[in-house]
Amino acid sequence: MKDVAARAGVGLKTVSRVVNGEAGVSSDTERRVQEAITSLGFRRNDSARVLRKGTTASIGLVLEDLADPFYSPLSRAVEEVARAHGALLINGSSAEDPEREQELALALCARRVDGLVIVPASDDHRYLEPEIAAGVATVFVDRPPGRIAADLVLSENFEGARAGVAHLIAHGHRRIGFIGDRPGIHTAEERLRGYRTAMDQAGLPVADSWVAPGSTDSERVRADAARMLDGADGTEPVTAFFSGNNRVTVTLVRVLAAPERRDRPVALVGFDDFELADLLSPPVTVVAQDPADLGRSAAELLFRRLDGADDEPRTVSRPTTLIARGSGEIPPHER
Amino acid sequence: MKDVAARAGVGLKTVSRVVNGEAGVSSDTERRVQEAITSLGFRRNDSARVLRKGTTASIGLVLEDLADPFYSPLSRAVEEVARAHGALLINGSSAEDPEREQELALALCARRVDGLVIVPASDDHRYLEPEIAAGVATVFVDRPPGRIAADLVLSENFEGARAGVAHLIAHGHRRIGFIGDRPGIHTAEERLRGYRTAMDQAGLPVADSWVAPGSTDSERVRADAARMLDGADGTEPVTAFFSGNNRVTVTLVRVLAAPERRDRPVALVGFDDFELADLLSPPVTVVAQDPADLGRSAAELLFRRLDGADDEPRTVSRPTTLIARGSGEIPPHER
DNA sequence: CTGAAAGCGCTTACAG
DNA sequence: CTGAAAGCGCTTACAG
Repeated sequence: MKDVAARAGVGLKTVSRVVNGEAGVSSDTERRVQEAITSLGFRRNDSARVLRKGTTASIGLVLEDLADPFYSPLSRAVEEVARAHGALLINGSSAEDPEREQELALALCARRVDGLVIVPASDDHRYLEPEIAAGVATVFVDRPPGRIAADLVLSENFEGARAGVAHLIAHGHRRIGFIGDRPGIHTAEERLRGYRTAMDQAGLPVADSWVAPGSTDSERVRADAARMLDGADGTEPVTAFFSGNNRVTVTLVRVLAAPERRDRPVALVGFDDFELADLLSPPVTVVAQDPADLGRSAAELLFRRLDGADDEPRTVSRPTTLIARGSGEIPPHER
Repeated sequence: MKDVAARAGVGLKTVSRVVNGEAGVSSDTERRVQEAITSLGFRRNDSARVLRKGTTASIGLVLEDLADPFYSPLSRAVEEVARAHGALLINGSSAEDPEREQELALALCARRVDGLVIVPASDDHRYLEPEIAAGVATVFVDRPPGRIAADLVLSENFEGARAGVAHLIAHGHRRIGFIGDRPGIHTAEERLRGYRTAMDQAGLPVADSWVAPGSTDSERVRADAARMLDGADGTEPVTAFFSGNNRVTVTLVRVLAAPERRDRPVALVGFDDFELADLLSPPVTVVAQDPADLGRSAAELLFRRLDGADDEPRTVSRPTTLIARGSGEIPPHER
């Protein structure tokens, strides 16, 4: 900038005015400065600008996995809102590891992002208290924060799961297996609670062996599914599954499509919609969330804070939709 | 930092040493500084650090769409390599718009990212010349840069497409439709060239109406597919499709699965693998690329430059794999 | 082992 | 319409 000023024969401030499109520069001076800028290949250094202004026009997003088909539209939606507000998006994957979440979130704060959207992997976010006090706007999405209060966008996990399981019950199922995500993950617990409530409201008992929370690793899911289908532990085999998420559903579809399982069709309702679900045979009935909508809502809450809103933290709840396609309407087949 | 120094009764430089874990601080002093840091809730301001050091430990990634299932694993792979090198990832979607690509890339340069990975939407990257001259390492992936030389990672688009079409020919097809991405996109052109070469090598003529490059919009693809299937323009209907990418393949699967099309099965080979392709009926034969591998390779080339390599720009070529699953092995059905 | 001074490249507040 | 000085929060180069 100094070089530009020297070359154009003007002061630093005048260059700054031209670069930022401020008023109060004669058109002649402006032309000289522009010329100097292009011939020197000058580009404003935003780091210096940030240091002086205190605002970075960038926001951070921490989620589980950028490549997960549930999270990637969420991320894209956050990006679009950020773009509309002139901000860039820095994002990172926590890989469901609380330490990595913290490391990422704090690294983003050290870069002085204006705000943070977090899909938490951790259940204790007190580490963010100094950052929030220092003015970093923070919004949680998909799962609530732990031990701090903050804006939050959530799907109706409990109600969605309850409705999905009630749908299976309405189609005659009495022995329904639940394969979900790890306990400790809020969505997993809410969906499990929805399952138990639906069973309870229908007066159906739940055998311990029908409930299998755990990792979404396909080997784990296959093992638990096989156990429930073959009626281990002396209980009767399940005639239907309710799947706690996207990743689990895909594995269950594979399990149920295996040739040796085809003679006894098993019903399936999955939480989360996914591409091509309608083209599988049978097409998969799901409780759909709208990940882009979750991302958009969270980003809008964030920019509301950045625009100065300082009322109490609010929680936004987004409904789910049961989409009946076939797999959830299969009647119970006994062996 | 000044406050911390005052509180601990030490100089600024000593605080800097503690914050950066440099040697040469007595353990007693270090403890006092650490205490001051935690009680003040101090966190180093990386913007200031960047300004002084000239390096940001962040890299930028510009691609078409963060939510596209082809690009999201690529993005995640870049993130992992960046993380291994202690860098954060800032990314943005160009939405296949050259202006938006330029705007994003230059915004990232203004933030002084150390390097840039770009999936180009534009065919002229001379706008990056001043940035590259100023030291921003730049690597292109999936498509080559326009009018500048730079490191590049590419799939074997031509050879993959040629092999995919040859596979259909080997299964008896003589009238094969090609539905691809827009002309001007390098991958689209290479794959079309592969199609033409395979047809040519087999001595098969190509009717104009069998070649339909264009947007991946599903309405466009449906219309072109219907035209080829119904044999408009006085030509015979095609008995097989070669699809130029992921998005097109998914639409074609839907077209071919329609009840009114089922009596005359049409073969399909798609470029790009996708989740659940093996569970569709028929399972979809694809020419698979490895997007995570592309991302990883590009990021590794980038960090190689950042570590000081200044040899000639290099091009890395990654092979594709033909995965025969069923849809590509359907024999020709005449009406 | 420790610290004072200068400077990274901008913007702010002010004066002319 | 224009510019000189101070300062944002760090690190570098140097001295003790």
